[in-house]
Order: sequence, then structure tokens, then C-alpha cells
Amino acid sequence: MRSVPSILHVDLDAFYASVEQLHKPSLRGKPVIVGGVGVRGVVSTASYEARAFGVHSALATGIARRRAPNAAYLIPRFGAYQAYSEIVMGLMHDLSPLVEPLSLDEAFLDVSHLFEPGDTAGPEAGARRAREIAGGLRARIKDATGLTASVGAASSKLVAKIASDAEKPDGLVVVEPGAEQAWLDPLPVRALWGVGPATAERLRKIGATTVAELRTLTRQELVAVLGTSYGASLYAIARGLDDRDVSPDRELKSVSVEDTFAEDLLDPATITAEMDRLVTRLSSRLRQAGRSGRTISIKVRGHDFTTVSRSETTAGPTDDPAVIRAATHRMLPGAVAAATQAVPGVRLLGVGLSSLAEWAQLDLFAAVEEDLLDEDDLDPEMWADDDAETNADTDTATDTATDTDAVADSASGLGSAEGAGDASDPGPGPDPADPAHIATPVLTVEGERSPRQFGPLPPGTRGAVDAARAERRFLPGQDVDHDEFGPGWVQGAGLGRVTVRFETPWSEPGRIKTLRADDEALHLVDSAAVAREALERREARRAQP
DNA sequence: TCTGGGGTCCTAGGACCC
DNA sequence: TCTGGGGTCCTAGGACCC
Repeated sequence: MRSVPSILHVDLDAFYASVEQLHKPSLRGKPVIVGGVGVRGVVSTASYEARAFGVHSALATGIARRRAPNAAYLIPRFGAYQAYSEIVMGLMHDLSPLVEPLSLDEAFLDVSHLFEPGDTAGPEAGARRAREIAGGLRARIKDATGLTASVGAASSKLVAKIASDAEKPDGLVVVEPGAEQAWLDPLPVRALWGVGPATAERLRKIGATTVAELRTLTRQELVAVLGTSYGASLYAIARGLDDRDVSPDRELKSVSVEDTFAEDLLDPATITAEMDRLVTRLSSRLRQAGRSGRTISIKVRGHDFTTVSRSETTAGPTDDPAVIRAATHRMLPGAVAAATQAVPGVRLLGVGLSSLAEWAQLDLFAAVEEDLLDEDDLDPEMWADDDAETNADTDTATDTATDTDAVADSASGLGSAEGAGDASDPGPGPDPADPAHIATPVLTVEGERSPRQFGPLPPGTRGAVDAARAERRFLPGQDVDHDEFGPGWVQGAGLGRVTVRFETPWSEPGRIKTLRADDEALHLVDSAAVAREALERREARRAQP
């Protein structure tokens, strides 16, 4: 704990939904819901207008649609969010080298070095200084991106985090040193970081619903109910005792991918085939992150939500898809049997790797060869009954590389057409002999370095989006470009038609047109490229007198 | 039309070794 | 020939966060 409120917690308000409103002028001031739009989707982020209808994160999209039938339901565009996140994290780095990202939209920041001797004169002086620092950062974020950030400043991470939440959205709360306890006391225990529904219920049973009540419990009582580690830490937390440092370089501990299927899988061959696709996705993510690992885990969720995991630990680290695939094949039958014991049907499959090691990245070209081998490596037997799907999957895998490439590319200017070209081009796969192609994964690895510097890799709904792109299926929210009508976004699709709203982040609200889904003039566009153009135009406008 | 996808951390039991 | 205690690794599951 410090004598000044020099730890900031910065949290972008309704981040995904806010980026969508910035990018889609017709949605500003309207309820916007970002998340899974399918039958088993859940809400990632709801705009504040949508929250008024009782829609919030983690709510089933089906329920959200009943509560807010007129809201816009959009799939996440992670490329765009990543681009905005990098700008915001960059602004924080301008202020301090000690930035600890928690996600794309959230970070701790240690700004101790910006306090001068006079600022430690008393709690008021320290708070004043913190307010200046945080206020300046909020203004720069708004200026550079158009997004609002809520900031909490305090003498510890614990209090800063809760403070940032206290006056959301667009809030700034500074808790003066010495005032922490009085500030925490009236809060519900649920507000404490790490106290979820289960812990809150246990605490309620022993008479604690607020922090003040929690503080009346002895350490022994808490340890008895919650266990040694958690009980002791909650005892400290209730007293505002938290001396954790802001740590900028947190190691990645595991990498995983999973898919929930619109309809339960029943056929063992299909289950295995889906697992193989996940392994392909996982190994491409591992390669991008430059990691290998020793523990291979799978996850199977049955129709009734029974969730089973199995894992196997190898002697040495691996990122070899053949090794991972073989392990999943050994574990899958038992896990599926356990998860479907009561009710048949698999709703989710997942695979992950942990006990990670830095992967010696001595030979990037070897990684490229491996990449190509992977595609050929797919067991043809597995796909014998569905050739079309095999092709779609191959496109998906190559697309992943191209997609990330476009993210890196667009930093240097254009490249927005790249993604669109690739998406609509059903031509043959990349030519391994073509040096331009060899260069692609190398760029991908380099390109990932900057996001990783700031935070976790964008989560992987990429798989679904890439599949949609490969099949030229349009999903609501996606960026498109039409040769005649110009840029816009997909408002809805179905029955061979696509409804597009022709507007851009830098235009007035635009008009809707309904087009044929097979319209050759309509292309999907990489969302990261659109975001970068929006940010660049904003910067250019700002630079004018 | 109920429940995503990416993570982190903790616990508890069993195996194995000393 | 009844059983000990600690440390580490592995596995499975659960709580929690965004």
C-alpha cells in the first residue's frame, strides 16, 4: 500500500458495443448487443441503451432478444477491438512503463513516478494529483478514439479496481489514502474482486453480505468456510490490505480453443472430426504465440451441460499437431462417454495446452513448412464422407494466417482490400513455392508481437468468422464493400439475401439496401483495416488547426 | 430458444520418492 | 511386518473474471 493513490485502473465503457456505435453511425444512441447471434449465443457486451432493457454480459442471446427485440445484434469484430485497444494501451504506456493489461479493455497502471514531493503533503494533495493524471489520460483516450474510459485511482489494485466501477460509465473516482476502509465498508461482498455467486452465498450463510460484515468474521472462520488460501486473502481484502505490484510482464500460462455447436453432435466420427479441426486451430494459435507445452487437455460438454475434462502430460514440450491430435484421440472416447452418460449429445468440444514453454523460434521457415504440412496432414479418411467441408476447413486454416497478416499489413497503410479479395476468392490454396506466401506467416509472427506486448491475443471466435468468410456467409455486423455502393456493414442476412447499411465510421448515417447474397460486387472486408482507417482519419482531423 | 470463449488460480486425491 | 510424514507431480473439477 502506498501513501498516494498512484495505482490507476482503467476500464473502457461497454467496449465492444461502444466501438460498434463509433463505427456504425446509425446505431449511435441505440441499443446495441455484441455477442453470439446463433441459437446458443450469449451476450458479450450490451450498450448502456440495451442495459436499460435488462440485457447484460453472459445473458443468453435468446433471452436478450425477448427483452430487447429491437436492438441491433452484432457478432464481435475482434480485429477492430484489438486496433482500438492498442491505441489506448499505447496512451497508457506514454504515461508509465508499468502497465498491466487484464483484457483488451482494461489495465492497471502504476504512476508513482508522476507524484512529486509536494503531492505527498497530505491525502488531499495526493488525490488532487491523481485526479489530474487520470483526467488527462481519460481526455487523451476520448480524443484519440472517441471512447470513454472509467478510471479508479487508489493506493492499491484492489481499491482502484472497485473505484473504476463505482461511477461507470465515464467516471473518475479517486479514493484518498486513509479513506479506503470507510469507502469499502458499505459495499456488498460481491463487489470484491474474486467474490462470485458461490462465495457470496457461502458468506451470506455465515452472516456477511457487506464488506463491513465480512470484517467482523475472524480469519479462522473464513479459512474454515473458504479454504486456507482464499480465506486468508479475503480476510486481508476485507481490510483493504493489498500490496500487489502492477506487473507488466505476466507470462501466458495456457492456450485453448473450444466450440459450442448449434446442434448437439451424436456421431463419433463427426465428434472426432470436429476435435481435429480444433487441434488445427490450436496449433496455429500456438505457432503464432511461439509457444509449446507439455499438458494437453480436452473438454467435452454434454447436452445437459455435464462438463468433463481429461488431460495428458508429455515428457517434453510440443506444439506438433500430430502429437496433440493423437492425444485427443486417446482421451476423447472416455470423456465423451462420461459427459453423455445421462443424456446423449455433445454440445461443446475444446482442446488446450498448458505447462507452456518458450518455443525456440530459431527457424521461422521451418514453422512455415510445418504449417503447410499440417493441411496435408489431415487424415483423409476422416473427411471421406464430406469433401466440401474438407475444403472449407482448409480455407479456414489458411485464412487465419492471412487475416492476421492483414492486421499487421494495415499498419503500413492500406491492405483493406486484401482480406476481401481472399475472402471472396474461391481459387486454389497458396502455392508453397511462392516466396510471397512464405513471407506471410513470418509477418504473422512479427505482427503478433505488438498485440502481445499489450495484452492477450484476441479470443478466437475467429474460427467461426473465418468459416463464414470461406463459405461467403454473411453475419450481422461484418464490414463489407460493394463495387458500386461503397463500404458498409451487414445488417441482416438470410434466404439468399443480404441487407447492408452503407455507412462508415466517418460518414453520416447511411441507407439500407438489400442485395443478393451471391452478388459478385459485394466483398467482405477485414475489420482491423476499417478500424485503423477510422483511427487514422480521426488523427488527421485532430491534427488540423 | 438457457447457459460463449478465452483465460487464471485453487483444491483434493493418488502416485511416487525419500 | 503395524505404518510415517513430507515434497512433488499429475489429474479432474470448480470458482471466478472479462
